[in-house]
Amino acid sequence: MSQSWPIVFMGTPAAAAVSLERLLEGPDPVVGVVTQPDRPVGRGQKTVPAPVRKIAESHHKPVLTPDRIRDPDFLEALKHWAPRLIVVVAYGRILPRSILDLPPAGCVNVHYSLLPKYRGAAPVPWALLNGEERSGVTTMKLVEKMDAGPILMQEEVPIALDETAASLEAELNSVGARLLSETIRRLKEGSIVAKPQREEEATYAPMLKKVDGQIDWTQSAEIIERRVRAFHLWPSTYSFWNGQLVKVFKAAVVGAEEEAAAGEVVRADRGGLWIATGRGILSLEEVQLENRKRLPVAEFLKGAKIEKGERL
RNA sequence: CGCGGGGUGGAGCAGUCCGGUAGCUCGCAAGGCUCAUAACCUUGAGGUCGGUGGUUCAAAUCCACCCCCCGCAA
Repeated sequence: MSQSWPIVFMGTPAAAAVSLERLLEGPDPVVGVVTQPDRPVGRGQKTVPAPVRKIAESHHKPVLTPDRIRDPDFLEALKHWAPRLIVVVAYGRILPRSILDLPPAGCVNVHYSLLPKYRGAAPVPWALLNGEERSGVTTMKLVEKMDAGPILMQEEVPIALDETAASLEAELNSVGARLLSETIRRLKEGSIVAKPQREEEATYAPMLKKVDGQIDWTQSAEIIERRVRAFHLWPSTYSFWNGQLVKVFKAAVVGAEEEAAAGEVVRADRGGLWIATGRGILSLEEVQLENRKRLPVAEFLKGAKIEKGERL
C-alpha cells in the first residue's frame, strides 16, 4: 500500500551509526547521509572520519559534511536528494526551519530519554547521576526548540543498580535503532498520532564539561559512586594523588564508619582502598593513574605506595 | 610536525640523572608453625631489563633509529 520513502540520515557519533546501520537494512532507501566534517582527534591529532561517515561510505552512500548548516550549496544538495523524511540522530547541530520544512514527512529525531525529561545533549549521564530507575528512548518530530517536538513513540528501559553510561548507552542504541524503524513504518501507514510534550514537566540535561568529572570528596559516597557510573564514558571521574591524575572506573559504597576527613585514605591494604567522603566511605575498585594502565585496585596497590592517612 | 609519561622474572612497581655482578610488594613451588587460614616463618624456581645498531674495558642505565602502551588535548 505505502510506497517506499526516500530518507536522508543526519548524525555523527557511534550511537547514531547504530541507527543508520539499521536503516540501511531497508525497506526504505537511504538516499543521502549528512555528518560533521572530519576533525583532528586523538593523540597526534590524526583526522578520523566520524562513525556515521564510515558506515555510510562502506555502503557507498553519498555523504555531505557541511561546515555551515545554512550553506546555500548544502541546502541545494539536500533538496536534490528529495527526501520524503529526514532522520536526525545526534547530529550535533540545531537545524534551521529551512531544513525542518524541506521533507514532506518532516524530520524525525531519536532521543535517549523519556521526554519531556532530560532534554538536551547528555541525557544518559544525567539520568544515572540523578539515580533514576528508568530511562528510555523517544522518537519525535523535530521542531525549532531543542528536543521539544511532539512525541511519536517511546520505550522504557530499566536502569540497573550497577548501570554505567557505557552499558546504558549500548542498550539505548539497540532499542533506539529498533524504535526508529518501527516509528518510520507506522508513520508510513499513518497509525501514529504525535503527542505534544507536557512543557511543565520538562527537565534539562546540559552538555558535560571536563571539570564535571573531578570528585568532590565532601559529597556523599553514594553520590560519588553514581558519578563514577554516569561519567564512565566521558569525562570520567577523577581525583588527584601526589599531583597525579587518578581516574576511578569502579567504586562501591562501604557500609562502615570511620573518623576521617573527606578525601582521606582510611584503608589501603588487602581489604581494598577506602576513601572517606562527606558521608560514608567509598571503596575504589578499579583505577587508573596518569600515564598508567587501568587496573583493579589490588594490582594498583602492589605498585603504588599509598598509605592510610594520605589525601586524595 | 599539538604537549607529555611508560615498556625491568607470572602481576604491579623501584632502579636510569651520577654506567660496574637486578631490587620491592605480590603471585607461584616446597617445607614449617597452626584446630585452621587469604595470617606468620624458611627455602626455592623464574628475567637475553620492548627491538636493532652505536659509544665503552663494562650498558637496564649514555647516543641514534624503530615497534607497542598510556595521560593531556580535541
